[in-house]
Amino acid sequence: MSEIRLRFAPSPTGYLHVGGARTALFNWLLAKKEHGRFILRIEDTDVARSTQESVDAILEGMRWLGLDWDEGPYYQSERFPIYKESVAKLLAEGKAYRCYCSAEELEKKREEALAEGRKPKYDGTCRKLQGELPGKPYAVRFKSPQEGVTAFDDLIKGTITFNNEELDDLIIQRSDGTPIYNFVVVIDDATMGITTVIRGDDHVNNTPRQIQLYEALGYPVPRFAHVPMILGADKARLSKRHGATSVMAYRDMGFLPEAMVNYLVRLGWSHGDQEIFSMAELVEKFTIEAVGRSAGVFNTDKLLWLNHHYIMNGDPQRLAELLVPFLKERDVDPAKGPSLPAVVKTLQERAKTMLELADGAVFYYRPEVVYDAEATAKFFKPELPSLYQALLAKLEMLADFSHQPIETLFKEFCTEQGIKMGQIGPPVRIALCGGTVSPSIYEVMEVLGKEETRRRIARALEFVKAQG
RNA sequence: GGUCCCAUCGUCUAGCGGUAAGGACACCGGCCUUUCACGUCGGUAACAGGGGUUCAAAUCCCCUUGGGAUCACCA
Repeated sequence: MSEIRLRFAPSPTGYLHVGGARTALFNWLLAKKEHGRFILRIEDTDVARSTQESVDAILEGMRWLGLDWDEGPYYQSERFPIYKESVAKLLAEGKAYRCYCSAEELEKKREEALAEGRKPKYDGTCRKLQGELPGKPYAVRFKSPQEGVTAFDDLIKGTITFNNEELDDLIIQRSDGTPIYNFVVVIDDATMGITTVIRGDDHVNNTPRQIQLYEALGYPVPRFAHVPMILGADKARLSKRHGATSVMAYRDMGFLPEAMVNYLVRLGWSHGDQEIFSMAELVEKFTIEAVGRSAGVFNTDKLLWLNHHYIMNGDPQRLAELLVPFLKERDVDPAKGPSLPAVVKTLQERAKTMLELADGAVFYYRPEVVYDAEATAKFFKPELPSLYQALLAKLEMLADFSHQPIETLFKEFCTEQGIKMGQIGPPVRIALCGGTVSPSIYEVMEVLGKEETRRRIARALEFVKAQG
């Protein structure tokens, strides 16, 4: 068996959406697993709708997910001469013909057919035409075999059979001389040596026509694997109204690429009961046969859970780096204040997204803590100043200002004062963070350092006093 | 409408003739606990319906129903 060659072939008419990303991922994984090649091809034959911004957005999405390609990106718009040649060949061999029907009359016929409940199939007006009509614009149609069946063994869905009479003579070249998708995709996949085509199952109905083209052109037919669609919560095809569909939008919402990859791969593929997969594990365990046949609903809750998992178990140094842009958006300069990786460590297990991580980190870098009104109303009691004062004095004497010693100090403090942790913990938390929700105060104090910790408590002390 | 595809908890799924139908997310309780989380223990919850085949069917076949895709000089 020779080298397996796969490809991802998006059309640059928008960003990389989650469905496309999953298709790309499956291709990439199979290429890695089988030690084959993964090729990226930009399908921009529709020059009017294709944009460079879209190309850039798609490449950015691929890179973010870690899906690197071995060849390309190839651009179909740069391959027009190749397509022209194949059209000429088909024409010369009588496997295609010139069609002089105008788009308007075709449209009219289609509407009539639909109105009468018939299949809107090309009627073959120009199929029998002899010779050419000089000077008249024409499109080129493929002379589709009308007898027998066209079938293929889909790697995911099994054998799929079509009656050839269902397939009409499709246009392969527009009257302006540009080629049509179903034609170029065959030529490209064939000339690029693609052995396995993994794509969305919205292409199932295109496959028999493409197989006919492979055969007419004398190319070997590749294997096909059609992956099911991704649906929204209402089981309709995933769209913007269900929330974000752009992969990069998920990055901006604070998702990690490994969470996205893990989520996408498990949507429609499984390996026993396993939920968490590293890229390396996926490369080892992925098989196209284990991809499910039915469409799946995109579930943000599960993505969130995975993201939380990867944040919780992630390397603090790396997370700190990824966090910087999110902090900048909050006007926080992580260079001025405690070590960001240390801050991240205290927040990891309670942040589901990088956004939450950033929100949680802000108070470390804002010396002028803003006290939550509800919190102060509940915990800033008259006896608090003396407790704060005593604590300040005790903290002053602590030599090793780290988690364990601080915790021990608080236990002693409670005993000495004859109070419960609940009487001193919350007020200290408010003094340090401003509110009633934060990481463990011992950790916070360690990260803040003795000086800043005492400064914040002293500040809160003044606040309570002033409050009367 | 024609053609094609699909069908296990709310969701993602395991299952590939013999299971008390398993796991995960979400949800609901208990425990842990200075908060929020984490962790942990437990709970609710599914084979779309009907016919076959078989000693035996979630698993195989057929029909129905329900979803989806596609029928362009878009990709």
